[in-house]
Amino acid sequence: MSKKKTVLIVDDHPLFREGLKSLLAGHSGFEVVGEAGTGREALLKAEELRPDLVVMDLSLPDQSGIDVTRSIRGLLSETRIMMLSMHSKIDYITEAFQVGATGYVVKESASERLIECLETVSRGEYFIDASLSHQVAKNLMESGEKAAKITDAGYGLLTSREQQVMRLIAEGLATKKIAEKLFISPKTVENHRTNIMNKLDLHSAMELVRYAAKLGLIDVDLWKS
Amino acid sequence: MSKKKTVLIVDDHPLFREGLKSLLAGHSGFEVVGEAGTGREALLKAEELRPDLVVMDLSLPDQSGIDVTRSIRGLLSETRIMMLSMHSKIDYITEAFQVGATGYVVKESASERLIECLETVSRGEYFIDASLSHQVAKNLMESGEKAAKITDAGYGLLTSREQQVMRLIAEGLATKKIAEKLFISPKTVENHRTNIMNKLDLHSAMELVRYAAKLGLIDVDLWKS
DNA sequence: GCAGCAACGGGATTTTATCCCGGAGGCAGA
DNA sequence: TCTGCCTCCGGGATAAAATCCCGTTGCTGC
Repeated sequence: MSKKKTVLIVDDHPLFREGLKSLLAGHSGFEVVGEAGTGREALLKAEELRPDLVVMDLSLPDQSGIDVTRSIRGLLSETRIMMLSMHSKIDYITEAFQVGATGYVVKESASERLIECLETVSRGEYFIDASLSHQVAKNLMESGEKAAKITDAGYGLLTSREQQVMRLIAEGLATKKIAEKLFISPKTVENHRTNIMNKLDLHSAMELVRYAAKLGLIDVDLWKS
Repeated sequence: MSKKKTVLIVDDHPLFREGLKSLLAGHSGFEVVGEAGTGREALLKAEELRPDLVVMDLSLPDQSGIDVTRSIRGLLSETRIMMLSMHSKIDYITEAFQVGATGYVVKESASERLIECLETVSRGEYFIDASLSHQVAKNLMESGEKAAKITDAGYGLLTSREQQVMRLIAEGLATKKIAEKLFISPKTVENHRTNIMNKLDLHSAMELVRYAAKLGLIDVDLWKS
């Protein structure tokens, strides 16, 4: 490797930052030149250090990593940003790429994954954690500016309206509430739900929620806190 | 230092574990001999490796770090456990020490704090993160058994039968199935459910599932695979 | 124009939930 | 022992929701 890539670490947990630093210290290709614990700090450091890479946590105390990413990308077009998150919800991933992130890795991954991602991203290529559905990744690549659609064996069979209804059901909204939200009759919502369940071969509300969780339509981790 | 202290790391984020490992590798006093990502795994490794120290994350996918700590302390009286958490809530800290933890550090702390804690704990002394109020520490020592049952405000109100029914509901079983399983009338199951919802102030099946997920009655992570 | 599909919703029926009721049995205290 | 209290159990009446089958509208492609 010609020269080390400079890295800025942004995460609100100092311990995690230290860990990452130690980890990257063991790899000759990267050099951690700075770290930040808040979004504000991240922006200042990024502007000052102009790093090649930024490892960005999604959740920061003062603002979302999404916003920070957007800001940094606006300032430094050469700097590549790698998103690190606890969540694998499709919305987050989509958003991250839309604001200019080049990589996305979940914290559940092994460290090799992180290194791999950094190497890929430093070459300017996109990287999406392989533990995320391949379909998701594919769509993200293809869609470009558009919002990524989720495809699944069954989910693709649903019409857009049905997908919309399904999200609301999965989020736990009652039939009536969904009807109000969409300005349609509760009866229609029920019909949509029936169709959804037939197409996906589901037989209860709970199965639907699990299915949605598997696809990343909803983030069940949020329930735990 | 006479010889290295063996350390077992328990955290559900591989990246965080790697980071800790790298961090501790830079200190001659400790040697990471194993790691675990779940409570179950932690117990097995602890029994197998009999480490001097355990660095334990509070939140694990399958069960609480509190439970794991209790179990390990029951098995290995020589092993000291250091709690690592994102939360500085008094409840957690209290509980951690009550089940046999010897140290408590929040993830917001710097890495020096962690090392300091490990050194202190390995000598068998108690360590509480200085960023936590002194009052907290004081209260901890005094309170003893008093605040023992923190489990949950509402869940304790349920009778054992109701708790049993609640589990089954949370697992997604239909009313009818639950009735069959418990050899009672569907009507009775419905009555139990009504009582449960009243006592816990829940208003839909989904809320119940979320509540159950929060308490750890069910493992929503299993849905994702 | 017509076939096909999506979105919408009605009517009749069945299933489920809700609210209120009471009985059997265990258990603690007077 | 008797009395009150609570749990567990289930019934009956009623309200709500789901289910099944039906038709209308409107758009699209041939």
